[in-house]
Amino acid sequence: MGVETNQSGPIGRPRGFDADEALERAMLVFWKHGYEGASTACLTNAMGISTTSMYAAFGNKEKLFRKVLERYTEGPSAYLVRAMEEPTALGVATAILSGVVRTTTRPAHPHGCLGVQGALTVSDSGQEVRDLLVAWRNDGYSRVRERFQRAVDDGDLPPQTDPGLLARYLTTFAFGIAVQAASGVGRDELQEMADAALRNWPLS
Amino acid sequence: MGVETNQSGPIGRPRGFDADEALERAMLVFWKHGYEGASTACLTNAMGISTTSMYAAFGNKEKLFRKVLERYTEGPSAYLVRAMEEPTALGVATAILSGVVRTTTRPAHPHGCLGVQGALTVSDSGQEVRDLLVAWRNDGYSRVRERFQRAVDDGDLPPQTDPGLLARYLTTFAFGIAVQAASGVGRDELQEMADAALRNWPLS
DNA sequence: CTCCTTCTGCAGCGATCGCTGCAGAAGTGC
DNA sequence: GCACTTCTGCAGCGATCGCTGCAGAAGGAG
Repeated sequence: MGVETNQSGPIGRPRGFDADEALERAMLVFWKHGYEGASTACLTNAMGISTTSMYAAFGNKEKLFRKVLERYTEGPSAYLVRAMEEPTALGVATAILSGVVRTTTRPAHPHGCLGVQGALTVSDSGQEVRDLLVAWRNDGYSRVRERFQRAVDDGDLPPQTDPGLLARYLTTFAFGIAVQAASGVGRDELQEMADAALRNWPLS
Repeated sequence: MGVETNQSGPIGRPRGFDADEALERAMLVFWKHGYEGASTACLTNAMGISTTSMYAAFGNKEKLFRKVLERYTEGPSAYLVRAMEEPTALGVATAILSGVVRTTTRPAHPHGCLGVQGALTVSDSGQEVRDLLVAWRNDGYSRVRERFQRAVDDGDLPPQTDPGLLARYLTTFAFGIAVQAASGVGRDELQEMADAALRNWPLS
């Protein structure tokens, strides 16, 4: 602490690459190949840096993936937080599903969801990353459930509604969309299906 | 061809293990770890045989996986064919979803669906297996769509029903259940959710 | 018994895995 | 200029990957 201006840059040799840009490239590789399917050689090649630079900047492969997952959550998957702010539960559900459909079928990005296909199954050495994504998906479910609970409390949803069941239904459908997108199913078909699914809300 | 009785056993040294039992063990390993997450060492260890015996009996890792997928289709995933024989479309949908729930949450088996988590993402060298599972999932969808088309033709479903949309909805939901099961969500909760989803049929 | 075929155990192939030691390059502070 | 810190390129670490050559074992055919 102090009044020192400290306008000088960081000490030492400056980085020869844009860490943010490198992280973006790494995200695309993990997104497409999954955690264990993306080798360090494949990653660093896409990032345009050497393995040494990658390890100096991000620690190791697992830490790089955690950074990537944060970026994914705040970037491609940010539709989730925005959807929570919709005034009605139906609005939330609609925004989530259309957000999933758009994010998992964007032409410029790998198809599917990083949080689903990043590490659905792993070898023995990848358990921690698998658990990380399990927690990531469960966290999404919890947020939706709490939002629907609030909707029940506010009278937006019928009082006998089970928010957990509704949240499980919605996230299950979202994960299913991610699998379909990863299989190459087109955006329009998925959106049409999501629309049809929400024509019955909230589940009779 | 001829009238030779040929009652003698096969020529050469007989196999020292039960190929069917070995295939079952391999299925469980692929189911849990996925195609690329299951190393040959892990597989052969579980199968109780040497790598040489595995290669002699099944060709290579990819051919072993194809054999395993066949076994999975006719075993744990056989509920699909049985469901098709239900008299009504609603019966088909109900049977499929409850079949998915039971198969993906069986305590004695890995959680989730081999056809989904077997190779949702792969490295460059695993593309063919990924494509194999994409085709496997698409085949499931096609069978359901054709069954629902028949239901429309028979008057079981309203004439304005889109069988493709309905089949896409059902398979999406099924794949989502597989992801949830792989994440540790319990059987009862998933079944309750499936029941609620089918309370609205056929999608308004 | 000898031939023939097939299967098994051992040992190890080249390639790739994630990761690191080291020396030099490229900056700042003095 | 020199000291100090950080980053980079090269080269290579031990481990594991999928897979195979080879010699011997274990059966049937004659």
